[in-house]
Amino acid sequence: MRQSSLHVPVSRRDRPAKAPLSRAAIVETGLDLLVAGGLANLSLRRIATALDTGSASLYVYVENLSHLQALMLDAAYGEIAYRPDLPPGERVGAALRSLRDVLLRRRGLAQIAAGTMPEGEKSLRLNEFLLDGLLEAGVPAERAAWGIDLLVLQVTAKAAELTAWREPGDVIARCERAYAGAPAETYPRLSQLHDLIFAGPGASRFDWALQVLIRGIADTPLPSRLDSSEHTAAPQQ
Amino acid sequence: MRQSSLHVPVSRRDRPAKAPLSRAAIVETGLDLLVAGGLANLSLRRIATALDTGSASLYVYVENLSHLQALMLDAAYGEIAYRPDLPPGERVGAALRSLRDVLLRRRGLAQIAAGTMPEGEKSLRLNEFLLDGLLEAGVPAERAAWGIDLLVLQVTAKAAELTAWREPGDVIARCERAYAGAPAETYPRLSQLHDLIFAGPGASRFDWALQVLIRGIADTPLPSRLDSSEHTAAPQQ
DNA sequence: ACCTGAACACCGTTCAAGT
DNA sequence: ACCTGAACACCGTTCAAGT
Repeated sequence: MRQSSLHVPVSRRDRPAKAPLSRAAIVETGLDLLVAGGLANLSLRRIATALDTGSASLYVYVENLSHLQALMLDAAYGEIAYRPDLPPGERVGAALRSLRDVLLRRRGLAQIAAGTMPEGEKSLRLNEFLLDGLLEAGVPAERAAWGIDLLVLQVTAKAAELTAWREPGDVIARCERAYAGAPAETYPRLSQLHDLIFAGPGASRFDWALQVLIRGIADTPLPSRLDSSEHTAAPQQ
Repeated sequence: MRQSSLHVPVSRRDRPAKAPLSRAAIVETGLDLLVAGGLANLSLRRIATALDTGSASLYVYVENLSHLQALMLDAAYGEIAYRPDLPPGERVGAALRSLRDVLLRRRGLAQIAAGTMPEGEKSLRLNEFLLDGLLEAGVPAERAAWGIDLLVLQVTAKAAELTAWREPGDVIARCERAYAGAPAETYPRLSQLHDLIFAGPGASRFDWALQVLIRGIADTPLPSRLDSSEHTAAPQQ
């Protein structure tokens, strides 16, 4: 460890004092690992390596891996674009398309979203915006209140499905072949409608799904006990 | 290893020749581990231990863990109860409720379903039945063809959400508190409708969600290029 | 208070070697 | 063809020890 007289000093300027650890730095590094290699690339050890420390050090800022994932998710939710300038009828769809884009921007984020409780305030913000949009568009309050859950769930699940199927290369093609190969005697409907089932670009299917949900939410009364009732909370399950 | 003269022989009858390994035995053991401890309890090494062998031996019958999970899912799909005796309008809902029950029967199965391509024939069976039910109920063919995807996705996602939130004890309560504590100035709609958002037992919310989707599917026309068009497949995305 | 190295108890997967 | 043990390259998490 003694410094030899031949030692050429190397400035530490280009890699100066390590950036101090922080929750924000950990979250951001986690998100970077996600875009680099998806959920399989995300681990506390890799984050620690990227931050030039050991994994044990992270536990000062983060309770555990799943807590970190919740923080990462909330950070990503902050990127959702809200368009209150749009007419009420379009606000909901626009916000949900933005949510989808955010979830697809980093591979694996949608899978995290599918299994993680939306704890953070960014999730409150999204739900507030959706609820307001539905109400402004004339959807009865109790249907809007139950409906936002369906909307977020559908978008999250669709995004998760897309990322899961994207990985192994030709899974979608394999699925389509499975449907194409379904014998017409056993699966008459599937073979009859095969072209229809797989028709259309993903974007228009997504938009159609949103329309289906919004229209269904607007038109479907709650079970009689709850519909148009006073604000007395019904018994929880 | 020499047998001492005092050795009392122990019959091998009660643990006779190991049951021969087989794909079915592996799948079943995997499902058992799921009910015992959820997804966290499922590993190739544990399955191997339960079958009295080493994890390497499983690779004769199964490509890898995710392939095994797909097989487990398909086996579970086999437990879905179909009621073709019901009137067409009720068949779809009944099958989807049964799907939910199957996914909730083993903890973690819904999470597998949320991330796994439905490859097996049992999934074809489900889709065939749903498609037929919608058509018999008078839903236009192209809407039914796109709609079954939404229905299965919603049920799967809801089941996955339920199992994910069930684990850590009081996550749901924590979420409800987060919503209850949302300041009325920032989140006027959420505070205003708080009671409504959390009202009602899970079962009636699930049924309502199905009604929303089915009604929306029946009433929402596809983008004009595809609706009521000939069976020419549109360009894939 | 924050960071570190080393350890603990796990993973999926591969591979040479046995039968 | 099927099974095995051992190894490889990883995990999350804990903990005593350092500063």
